[in-house]
Amino acid sequence: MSETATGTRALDRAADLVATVVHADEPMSFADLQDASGLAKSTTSRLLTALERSGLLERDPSGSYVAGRLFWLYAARHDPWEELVRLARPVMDALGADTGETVHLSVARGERVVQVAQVDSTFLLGTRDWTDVEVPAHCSALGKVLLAWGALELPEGDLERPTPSTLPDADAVRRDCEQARRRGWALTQDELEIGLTGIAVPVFGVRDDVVASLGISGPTPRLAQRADELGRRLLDRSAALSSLLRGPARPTTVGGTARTENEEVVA
Amino acid sequence: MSETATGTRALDRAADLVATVVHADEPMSFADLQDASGLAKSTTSRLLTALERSGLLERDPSGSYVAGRLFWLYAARHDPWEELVRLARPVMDALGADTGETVHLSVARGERVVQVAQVDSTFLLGTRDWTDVEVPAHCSALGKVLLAWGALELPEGDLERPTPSTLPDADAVRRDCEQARRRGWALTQDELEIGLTGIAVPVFGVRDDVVASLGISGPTPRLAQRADELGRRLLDRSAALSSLLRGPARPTTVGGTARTENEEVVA
DNA sequence: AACACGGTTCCACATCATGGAACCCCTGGG
DNA sequence: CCCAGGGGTTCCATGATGTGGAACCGTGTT
Repeated sequence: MSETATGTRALDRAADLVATVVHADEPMSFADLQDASGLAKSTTSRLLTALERSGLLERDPSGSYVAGRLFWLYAARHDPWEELVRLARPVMDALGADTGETVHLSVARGERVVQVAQVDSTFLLGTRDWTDVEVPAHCSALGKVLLAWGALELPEGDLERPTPSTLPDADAVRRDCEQARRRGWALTQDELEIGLTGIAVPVFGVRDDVVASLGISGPTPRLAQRADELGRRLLDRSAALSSLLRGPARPTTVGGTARTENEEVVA
Repeated sequence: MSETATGTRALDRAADLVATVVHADEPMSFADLQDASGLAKSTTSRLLTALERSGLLERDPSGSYVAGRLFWLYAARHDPWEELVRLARPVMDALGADTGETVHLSVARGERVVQVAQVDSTFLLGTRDWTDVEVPAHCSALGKVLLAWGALELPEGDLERPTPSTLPDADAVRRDCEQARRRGWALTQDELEIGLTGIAVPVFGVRDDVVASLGISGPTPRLAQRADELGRRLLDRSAALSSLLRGPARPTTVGGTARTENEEVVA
């Protein structure tokens, strides 16, 4: 915290208050803010009133502080997916650096799974840009995650089978999803394209719903052996993003180490 | 601007900078901000650096300032429609006060038109709460606006006809929409329910697309006579909301008085 | 009535923000 | 190559401005 900052104490403190409120994403009382920031009562009061005046904060009917008009305005003008991508960028970059493989982020838009961001492989042989390429959900790890966590429904009728390894029918897909849920990550090996392996994990939103899936893909020889390690690494990274999106520490419902931290993702 | 504010000059100025950037919704250069705010170069620099550090602002690759992490985070967590409602509230309240009639705001969600906010009539006889009531688009003024401005497609097949006054077929609806576009507002008289009249206008978003329709409804005897006056009043109010959403003054493409103002809607 | 709670106002003090000028870095032009 | 200029940061003396303790206010509680 003791950065070499000078000549901006009031502003820094005020910005801290705003950040606290926005991160929490739930009404914060005067007292909450006061001791979250450790400021004197009078100072807190002065700053908060100024922030309210300027539209950065706002008081709800009960008198607690929430994000103000400026935030509404910004949010009303911008697609949440677009913003998700911006937030995910650091995480994806980190994964790219970690693994060297191509990193994907996709969401369910209606019935379809669409890629919304990608970080390219550093290897010569790697998955090429497939943003906006339509791929059946049950053939890609990204899609399986969305299926497994209920962000997407399996379509009626027969499933497309791009390769012999593609899961043959709805039941097989359901079992595979089952396993993915237990394990925390989904896998596709040669199921979309021979030699292509993908691993993906869910990204959770505000109400513990799955808003996106985050994954990597590359040549089977490079990924298949260490699928387990890569899966765990993805889980770690996506947890950071999820907890950022979810806001104030909520106990994780999944049976496991209930995490409580809520650190800033960006370095 | 000369409110009785004390002990918060730095903060006020900084908040002004943020507000400028957010309102503009396009990258603002240092120089832009400097003379938009009339601050000394050094002061501007200090404030901007502090704002950047705190995540309220951010520099794009070209060095211009845009809304920062905190805004992304907020936007990623919140539905733009929810925020639209918050922004529209003052406008709707004003319309309620103006006319005394029930005021509606609706958007196209997929194929359907859904009410997202309502201000109730002050009269005893008025439209009741119909938030979440499904109504065919071609029977309500709100729906017609969405059809007319292309936010919604007419469904295939025969149209429902709740009353004898309901427009009989797709062609009639198209002609009616045509007229609505010319006039700027849409009208339904007894077409959804005998004795019920509605008037609605479009709300434009960032890229001149229609994001919602804003309208009023009430008993035909009270509204039918002064439809024209009410239509114009709606247009006025919705223009304020649209220009807020659209951001920096864009010349209106519609042949008419090109408006340039971009005032705050809220009183 | 007394008290605790949540918040605002007051005020003397000195810390912190201020803005002019100097400075730095890059780019383009002569 | 050097100079001019735009864009931005750093320095620093100055005093305006933000600070926090204490007093105050309003409201609900015992």
